[in-house]
Amino acid sequence: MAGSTSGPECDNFDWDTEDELEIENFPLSSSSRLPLPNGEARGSPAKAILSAVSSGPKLIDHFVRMGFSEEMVDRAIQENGEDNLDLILEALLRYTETAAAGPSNSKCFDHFVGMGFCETMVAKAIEENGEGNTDSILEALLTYSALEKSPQEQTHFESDYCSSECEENFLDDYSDIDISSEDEETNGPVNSETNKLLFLVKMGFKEGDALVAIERCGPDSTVEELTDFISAAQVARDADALLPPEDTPILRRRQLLDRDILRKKKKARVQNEDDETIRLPKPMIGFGVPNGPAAPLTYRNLPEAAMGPPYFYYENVALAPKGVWTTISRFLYDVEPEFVDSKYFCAAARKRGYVHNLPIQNRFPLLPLPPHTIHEALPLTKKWWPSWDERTKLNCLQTCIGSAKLTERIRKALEQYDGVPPLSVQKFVLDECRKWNLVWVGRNKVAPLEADEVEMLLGFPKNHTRGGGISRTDRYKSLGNSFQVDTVAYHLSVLKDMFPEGINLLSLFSGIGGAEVALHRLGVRLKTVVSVEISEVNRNIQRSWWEQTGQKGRLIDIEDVQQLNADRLEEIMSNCGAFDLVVGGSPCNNLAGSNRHSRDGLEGKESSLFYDYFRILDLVKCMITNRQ
DNA sequence: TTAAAGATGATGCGAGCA
DNA sequence: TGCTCGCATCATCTTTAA
Repeated sequence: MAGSTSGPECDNFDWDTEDELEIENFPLSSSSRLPLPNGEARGSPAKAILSAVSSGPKLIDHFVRMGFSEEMVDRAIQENGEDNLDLILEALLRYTETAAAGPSNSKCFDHFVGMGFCETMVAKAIEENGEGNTDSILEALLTYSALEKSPQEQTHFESDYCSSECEENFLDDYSDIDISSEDEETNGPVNSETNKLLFLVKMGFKEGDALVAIERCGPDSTVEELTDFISAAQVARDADALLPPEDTPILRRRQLLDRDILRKKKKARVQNEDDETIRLPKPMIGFGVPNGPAAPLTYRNLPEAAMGPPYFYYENVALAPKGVWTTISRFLYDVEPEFVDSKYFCAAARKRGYVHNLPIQNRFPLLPLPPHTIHEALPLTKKWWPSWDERTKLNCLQTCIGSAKLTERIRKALEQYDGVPPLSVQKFVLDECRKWNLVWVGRNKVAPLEADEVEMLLGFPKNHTRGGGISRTDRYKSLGNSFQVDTVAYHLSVLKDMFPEGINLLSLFSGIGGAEVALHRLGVRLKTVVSVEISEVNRNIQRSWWEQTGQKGRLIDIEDVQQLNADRLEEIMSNCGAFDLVVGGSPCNNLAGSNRHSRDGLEGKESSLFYDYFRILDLVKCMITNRQ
């Protein structure tokens, strides 16, 4: 590992511009705006961090703040020495995993300690409520936290419970807040925003984070929702600060620490969410489509926090599990998603949600307009199209195609009849055709779309994904995961007049470069593009496109979104200028309806990378604010 | 060893109906 | 209002073939 920066100091992470004002005394990383204690503005992050925390209690506190128990940290330091943060962290992660796989008592205990409650409190709560009842334990812990503020109750707990630096700071900072025990008795422990703030701080969260969470989640949010919000932001911060390119154990820790509370929140959300779930519009035209139904909205007021710079544009599947878009919107500054079906732009459906802060007036489509029906797009199929197949649009172009054996079965089923087949056969054939987007290529003969036809339907240049050693399967996979260029271009078209000299683009999860192609086709000059994409195949495709189209700007490839931390962003922005646009469509694997195995929502292994989009966007936002 | 094929539901929504 | 049904869905895992 290159280093570790989480800890009390790193709680000052700049995920909200207002927090920035509160940062006083400690480096997040070696960014110039957060100078190191020794005066260095830049340098090795690992060295800087080590120098900042590698001494006795501070080192212990550093890891305790990350959610590890003091005993674990002690043990790890004893076994590995104080000098090697990497070994210590690895040992802690190992212990955490072992604990999670161990007896339920240890898992439960570690879970709540990991949430920030002191071990004495957790032990007491488990003893009183039974280890199996996590809801009651959490309630008890929150109550203890409230009561602990009362001098009479303080004696019930060991002194170390209220002796943390965080606690002292908190008490200092909020000594003017009048929170009497009477109020608590009258109003309950978590009735007011102030009390929620107190609870969160007691749980070990930083007050700045807690304030932002309360603001973002709303006054009626539960403590669980707030902890979820803060945890997600912290997770992203931890990953940013801790994760070197080749390592992933932090992800495991992240899952271990957050899994239970996130699951619980998901469960609660499902029960209570009917009123707050974002409904998909019908027709799905967002804020309007060219030559389509009348736009439902021609002007919108963005929340102040959402306004650029930079502009941002986030995309994902519209048909995500319940509550997902509510969460995405909440993180992305409460901007209302724009749900659009690309069937209004091309001959294939693609229902997607877009959260962005772009203007919605004076949009224009890419020219020439792409074909809008199957027959326009694939004229050779018209000759073979049976009258009983009434499809004019294809369904969503996915990552897999129908097999040759399936098309052969269909051919044999149809060959038994001279004329129109019976309804049962028609239904079988049409179901399979809809499911696999099969088209008619001969008498009784259907076939899946060729990769270049998918490229055309999605608005990419012909052979965009061809060559470079990519397999046919991978071509379909890359295309199935990409943007529909005409749709995205319509939304981004407003940038053309705003940036006549071109733009600096940060493209996260850029895939085969849908946003880049859209901007290029719009005539927006690409000055600098920082493209973050995990797939080497996709990076090669985009690099090839960049060279083929004779781009004059600079393309910077980054493999892993978690490599993109404050230092790297600072370095890039110092050299190339601030980003004008941050685009990203984070993985949908755990959101897509086609996923039969791990449709886990935003907590899923891949789809949780949404939080990295948020983390990086917020970092860029803060950096630009600081530059102004 | 790698690519392709085949088997595998769950979820959410709207339409239709009682 | 609540139920059933039809439909669509940026997929994943195992087996088979090349």
